[in-house]
Amino acid sequence: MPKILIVEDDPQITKILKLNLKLSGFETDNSTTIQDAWNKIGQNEFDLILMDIGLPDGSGIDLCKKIRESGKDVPIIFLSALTDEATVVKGIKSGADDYLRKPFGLEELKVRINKFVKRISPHKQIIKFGELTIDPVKRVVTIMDKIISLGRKELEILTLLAKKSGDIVTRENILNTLYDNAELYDRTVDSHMSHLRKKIREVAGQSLQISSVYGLGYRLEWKAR
Amino acid sequence: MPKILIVEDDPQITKILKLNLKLSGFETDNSTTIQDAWNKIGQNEFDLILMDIGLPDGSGIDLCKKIRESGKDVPIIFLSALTDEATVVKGIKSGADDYLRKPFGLEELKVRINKFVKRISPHKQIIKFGELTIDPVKRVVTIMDKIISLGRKELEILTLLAKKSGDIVTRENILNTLYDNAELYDRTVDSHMSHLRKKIREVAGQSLQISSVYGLGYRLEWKAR
DNA sequence: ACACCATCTGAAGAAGTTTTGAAAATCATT
DNA sequence: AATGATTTTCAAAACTTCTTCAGATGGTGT
Repeated sequence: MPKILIVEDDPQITKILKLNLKLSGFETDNSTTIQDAWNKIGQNEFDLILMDIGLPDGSGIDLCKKIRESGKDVPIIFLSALTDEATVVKGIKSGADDYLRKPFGLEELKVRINKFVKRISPHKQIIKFGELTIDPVKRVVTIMDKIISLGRKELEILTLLAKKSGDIVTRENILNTLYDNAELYDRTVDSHMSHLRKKIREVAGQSLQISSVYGLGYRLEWKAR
Repeated sequence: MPKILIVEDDPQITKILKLNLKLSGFETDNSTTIQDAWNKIGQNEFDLILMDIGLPDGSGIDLCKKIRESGKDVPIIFLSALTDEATVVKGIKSGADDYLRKPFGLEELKVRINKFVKRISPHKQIIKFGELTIDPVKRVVTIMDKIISLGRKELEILTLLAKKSGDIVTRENILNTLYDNAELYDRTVDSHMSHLRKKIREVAGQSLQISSVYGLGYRLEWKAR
């Protein structure tokens, strides 16, 4: 979960930001002073910093410069009531990645944040199940560090099984995942399953198995050896 | 000198932009329509695109999407009189890097442009993928410190594959990169691929491979040996 | 143990995709 | 204009995937 630091002295704004970012799946922390923010940045790894400019103990622009001088390249977005061009230019020149004028819309803020925070969408994330990994983007599957090559349907089945991390997957479940209009011979899945098992067996022996649960479906599991 | 494309139908604005960007050391080109812009993007390597949304033959947002779908990651900044949050959000979600509401200050525009434009143009930078290096300016390719000589198309294909660093590149992607008006026999790419593979094999054996991903495209990868 | 159903497996074929080499066309350079 | 390099076309062969099917195997309840 990406972590965002909010540097802002208005508790009202901080509250709204925290609430909204939390709902969007971010973890948040906040500081009301430059001093405190600097300490927190030293102690934590943030994925992004939202920063006001007018702070009780100095200017956010100076803090931004200090952060860049220290060599950190964490994305920084200014949120400021100072809307004049000169300040915006100074802000960005100080090393910030973006500058939003107050008042700003929360949707706009979120979409701008997302540009900087790499949140790999769930269906692009590498799936792991013990020593099995599936990279859905590269379409690479490894078992115990060995690559196996799978057909599209086989990959989809294995992905489904791995996602359920050992829970039972029904045949119907598989059918729905593989086909939109399920009008086909219902032993086809068995066939894929057989091919898939064979390929797994060839690299993993009996360590990784697709066990069938009679009358219910399938389950992926690692066996101790 | 970094090249900027201005997509804008108001000649007044275009004129001011061109003048100012020129003074800041940019080369500029401009289009007044989506159609023309799309052609120019296909024929040139721009370092950044400034784009209006309301254009005579369509929406800049659609053009932006089209550019991203074609696989190009050139920075895009929207400049639009549409100032409502919903449009801004749509614009950025369509793949743009920034969005400035009209009227905007020229200093602010320039400082925002500078965030995205590296003074060394990205398409002139040396590309590395493991022990493969491509110098797009000198047109020199080395694999494991050995130079190989490639035809123009072969070079372009390898460059595309290397830039994607192991991710899948579709045949369509390759076609878009190689040709402006893709009206040619669609097995041509395969032919180039075959030649390219042969040349790579001669110096790298099986270490560096272009694997094909059935039904999807190609992927460049290093094999441990 | 038996009948009954569920599941496994490998063979075969259909449909589609990719590879390859040869030949023709084009391009670049002398 | 001649030469060699590069690009494109083409068609046959090779390959990978998906599906169907039939016979074998396995699990469950009586």
